Amino acid sequence: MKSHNITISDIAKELGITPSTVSRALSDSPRVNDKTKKKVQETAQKMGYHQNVMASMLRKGSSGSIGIIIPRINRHFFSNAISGIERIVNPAGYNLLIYQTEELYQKEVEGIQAFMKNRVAGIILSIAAETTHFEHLNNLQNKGIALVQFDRVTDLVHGPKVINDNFNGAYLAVKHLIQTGHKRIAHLTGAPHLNVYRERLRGYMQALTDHGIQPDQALVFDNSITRDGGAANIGKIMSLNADAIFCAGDYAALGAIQELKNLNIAVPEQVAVVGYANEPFSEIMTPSLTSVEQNAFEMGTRAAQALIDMIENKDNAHDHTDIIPVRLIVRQSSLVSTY
Amino acid sequence: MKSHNITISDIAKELGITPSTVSRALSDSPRVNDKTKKKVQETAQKMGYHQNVMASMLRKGSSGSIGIIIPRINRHFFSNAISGIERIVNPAGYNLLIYQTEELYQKEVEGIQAFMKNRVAGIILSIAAETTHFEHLNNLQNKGIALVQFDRVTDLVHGPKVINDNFNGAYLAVKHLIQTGHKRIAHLTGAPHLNVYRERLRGYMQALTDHGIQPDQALVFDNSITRDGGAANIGKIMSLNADAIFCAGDYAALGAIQELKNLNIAVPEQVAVVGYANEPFSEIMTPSLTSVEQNAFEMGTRAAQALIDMIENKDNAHDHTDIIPVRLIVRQSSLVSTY
DNA sequence: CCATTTAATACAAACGTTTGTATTTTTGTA
DNA sequence: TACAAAAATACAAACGTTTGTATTAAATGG
Repeated sequence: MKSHNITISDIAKELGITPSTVSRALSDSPRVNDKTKKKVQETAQKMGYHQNVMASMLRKGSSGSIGIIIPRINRHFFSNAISGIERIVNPAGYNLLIYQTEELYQKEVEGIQAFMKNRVAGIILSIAAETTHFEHLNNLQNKGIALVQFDRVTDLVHGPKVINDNFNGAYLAVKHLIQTGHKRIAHLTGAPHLNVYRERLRGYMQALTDHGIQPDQALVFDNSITRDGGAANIGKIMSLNADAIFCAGDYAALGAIQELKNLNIAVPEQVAVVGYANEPFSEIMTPSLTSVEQNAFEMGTRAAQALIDMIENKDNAHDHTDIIPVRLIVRQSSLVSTY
Repeated sequence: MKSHNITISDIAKELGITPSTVSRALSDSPRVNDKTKKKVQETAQKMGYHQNVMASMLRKGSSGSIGIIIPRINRHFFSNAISGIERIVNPAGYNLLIYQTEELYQKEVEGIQAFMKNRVAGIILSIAAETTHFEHLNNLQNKGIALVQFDRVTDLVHGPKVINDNFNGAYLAVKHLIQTGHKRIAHLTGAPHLNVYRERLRGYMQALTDHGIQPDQALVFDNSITRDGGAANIGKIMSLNADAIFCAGDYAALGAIQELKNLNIAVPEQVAVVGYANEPFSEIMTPSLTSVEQNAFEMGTRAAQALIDMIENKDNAHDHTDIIPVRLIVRQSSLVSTY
């Protein structure tokens, strides 16, 4: 039943040559004659040969896979980023190992360890919300495993990073709200220790002060990035006489809008809402949601390219941060009715 | 700089014992004394040892990874299924290789070949829309690579399958439309050679005839499963005096509803619409969309479990098809206003 | 036609485990 | 104390490649 996997030695025997020439023939080495190359490739085909990657990689020292660690795969942003990564990584001959942390520090450590055991050539990582210290990552560096950080990053770990322009995205969103006549703009955001939310908050603040509005700390709500978080804070927000809400995520914006509807508060007439991430539902909901598009696919390709460069040039040092531009997509939730 | 990866031989040398005992100690074999086990495990820890999986797997013959091939990862259904698969597969000590076909036959073949090279222990596959012949899969069987088909399956290839109850889902949806007073029910569906659409069509037909409605072939629209497909057929559908549309996917339903809105046709009052898949936006859109929930996560866990059983029992033969129940979620798009 | 370079192939070791068999050490018993 | 039985460990081969070095065959030139 179990037909033994055929090896280069089988091919060698078949042709009366030696395994090393077969190996070289298959990898198109200049050291072997074109005629034998052809013969080898043909019989390999005929005998149904498939290279044993484990043997190859054992000999060569590094695995042909790269690992990716993300909070969760069923988020539009991350699954699109994965598509981008795959687009680069597959043609380059690597394959993708995927690990979800579900935002847990413990699972992040486990993922790193699993990847070390598998001798991945490199890792693309987006840090879990729970993670606040980073020894598990420093370990990687001296193991010779390349690391690229992506979206959720920390400056406490060296190496290339690919992020989107959180500051500017927030700045654009808030500027837009101001220019459409809003003055008291609340901000729903996430865990403040994560760079993405810290930067968006900074953009929010800067846009306000640049336009002569004094920021009010009472209007900033941490850890309110979920749909429930969006809904839960509406009462407080309205009691503070806000006329707009800038949410650091579309889910919070969704929750906010639904709660506003429940309270019969008109969006955008009484309160305008802007989100972040341009989730697929943003365009579809009523009112459609103004949001910041992050270009996840592009971020994936950039991160993957940076990783491959790092692997193949063994260039562990450079600390470059690649900032992907974002784009504000204006929809109904922020257009005042006078338009 | 590049500190050489430490091996079991290093540990052995350190302790003045032999690599084989180290290996057995680390895998908790009964053949080694508890005291030495402890000593080995401690020094392994101390020296920062990480097993070289490639060497291990080369020796053991099979890799510790399982591969998954799906049309695309950024679909709610598939990314949730992956989460389910991971939930089973990681604790069992395997890791996940992921390959997207983008519905292309060629990429499906490539994926299979990449996985054969990697000597994956097994593959979970959801067939690409373009794929209509299956030699590349029959190949796997005699290579000893386990295969579980999942969602998009074909009876032309043996082995376990996990699908959702497409027939029943469609039946429930159409029955619901009939019971809410609809009589001329159109059906938007996908490529008829795919089991999922074939079965949903069958459920649609059966529900109609069971309730004394003569199916009208003119009301069935093949290859209209996209958002555009949903919108494009509305003119034709209305000219045929339909009072309801059952779509084999939520995107088609979305396109249909938006086009109906454009034409000022009231949903559900003039035309009721039901979708399939319960995409995240279905609940959010206006009107909210009645849809069939497929339980992707559960399907993933089942498929993963079936694969692991198959791998570990070497039980290649059984042809069981696991049918996961579905659930109709009734929302506004199908409730007549008289309620 | 022989010497010499170059092209083509063969040889052999190595990557880091695992595992069957052999050997040594310990334990138990008469 | 001697001896068998059991426990613990050592030895060595194997998994399928890759790759540096050695060898043989072919080509070149005087």
